[in-house]
Amino acid sequence: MFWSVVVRSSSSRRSIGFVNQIVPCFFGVSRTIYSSSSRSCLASNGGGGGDGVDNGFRAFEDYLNESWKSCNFDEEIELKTTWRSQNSTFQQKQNVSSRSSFIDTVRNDANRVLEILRQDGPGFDTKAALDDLKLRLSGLLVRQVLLGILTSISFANKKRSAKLGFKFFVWSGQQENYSHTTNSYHLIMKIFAEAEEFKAMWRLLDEMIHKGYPTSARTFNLLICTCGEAGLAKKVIERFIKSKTFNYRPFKHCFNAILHSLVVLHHYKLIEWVYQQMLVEGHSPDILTYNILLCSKYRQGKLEQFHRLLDEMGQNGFSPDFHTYNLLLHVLGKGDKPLAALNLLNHMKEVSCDPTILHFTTLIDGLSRAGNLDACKYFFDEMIKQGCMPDVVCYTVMITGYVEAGEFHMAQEMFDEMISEGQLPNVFTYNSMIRGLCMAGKFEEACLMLKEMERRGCNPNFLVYSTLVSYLRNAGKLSQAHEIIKDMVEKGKYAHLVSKIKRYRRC
DNA sequence: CTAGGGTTAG
Repeated sequence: MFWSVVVRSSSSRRSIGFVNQIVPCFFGVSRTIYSSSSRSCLASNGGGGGDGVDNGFRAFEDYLNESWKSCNFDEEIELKTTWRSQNSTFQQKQNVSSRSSFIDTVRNDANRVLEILRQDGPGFDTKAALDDLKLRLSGLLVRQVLLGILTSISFANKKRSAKLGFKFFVWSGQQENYSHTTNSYHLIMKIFAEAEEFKAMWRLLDEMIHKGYPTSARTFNLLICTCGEAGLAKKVIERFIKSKTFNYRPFKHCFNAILHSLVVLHHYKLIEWVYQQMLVEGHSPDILTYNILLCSKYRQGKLEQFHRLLDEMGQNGFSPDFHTYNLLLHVLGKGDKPLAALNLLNHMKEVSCDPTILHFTTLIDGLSRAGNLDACKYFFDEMIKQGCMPDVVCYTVMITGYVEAGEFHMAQEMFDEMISEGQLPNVFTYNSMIRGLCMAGKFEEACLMLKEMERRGCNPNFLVYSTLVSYLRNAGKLSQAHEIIKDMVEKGKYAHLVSKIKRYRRC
């Protein structure tokens, strides 16, 4: 048994008991464990890491706001491939500049379409106007238009946005030389989701299935997010389980795909139900199923069940893998069990599953949440000794840990070190540093850091502004807070969210 | 390449 080594015990029974000791400490952590159930499901579709995007693409996407990017990774990938295939036909003789000219054309066309859609209303023939544009429709153009609508959607204009989006969707679908892709459907469904036009989404799903479009995990996510009540969610799930066109790659079967989506969306209740359905239909769990279930138990803080499941997994002949170890490190980190973690890391090496930067980051993050900064520093150094070089995420985790612990000078040291090591700070890093500066009462420097990040091409997101403004307000620096808001709104960003900036209350 | 590491939300 793998954990017997972990805890230096000869019997797996006893060692599980040992691991179970984690439970009482686990709840004593200083930061909230997980309170994600209330998070807007529309804004949390996994995805997130948008750093690996090439420059041409990034330039094209610059104006998209952060929140959209973070919920839409598969469409980004789609865009890149679309772009490549469209470019490849004339790529041979043209250099990089053709890239930007193609992108410029699409962007320009999209703006013309949006301009026409804006004029939609009585006495204006939108369809005729669109026809008059004589556009060369492409998947990219359709995407660009729908994205344009999606990013400008607000509470006040959502119904109209949905109407216009759908008008364009129908119109473009009728044009020759172009047909919709699964992703165009996803975009219009996303617009309907934002507009809370859930019935329309269901009709689109019917249409997709009717026309034989493959549905994917993204389709599933879009729909499951619209289900307020569990009953409706179960219907969606049943529908996807039965569907013949459900493309559940890269998973081996649809149950794993669904379970994975649910864990990403924090629908934990349904996870149990789907797992039962899966067993009823005669599928046995594989290592992925177990890892998803473990993740769900861990995120719900159900450590008792977590360990039972781990035990069952072992009994069914599954050895923990890369992901399982990562989950165990989550548990050990947050439970402030550095010694057990050290044993686990050694065990991983013994079974030639060498810990990676991911594992160390997980552990360090957990330990920092438990307030054990010494252990964080220990594993950070240990990691480097083992030849794992810290990256942005890892540095950011360390910085955040020090900031939360009120040791700003240590955070600053880490920040300087990461820059000298050539690691580029990102929004997460700057947000932590700005929070740290505010906590240390260095408001001038905090405001300077906002300017600094912009200068270095790192776009502040709403949370960065929110952090800074809240601290300034709380410190009674109202005029400076107002300056930041003005700055934010002048850049045309997040104006509709101004009222959402949190007011920090002392307690 | 992976399913896999990081912001505050009440």
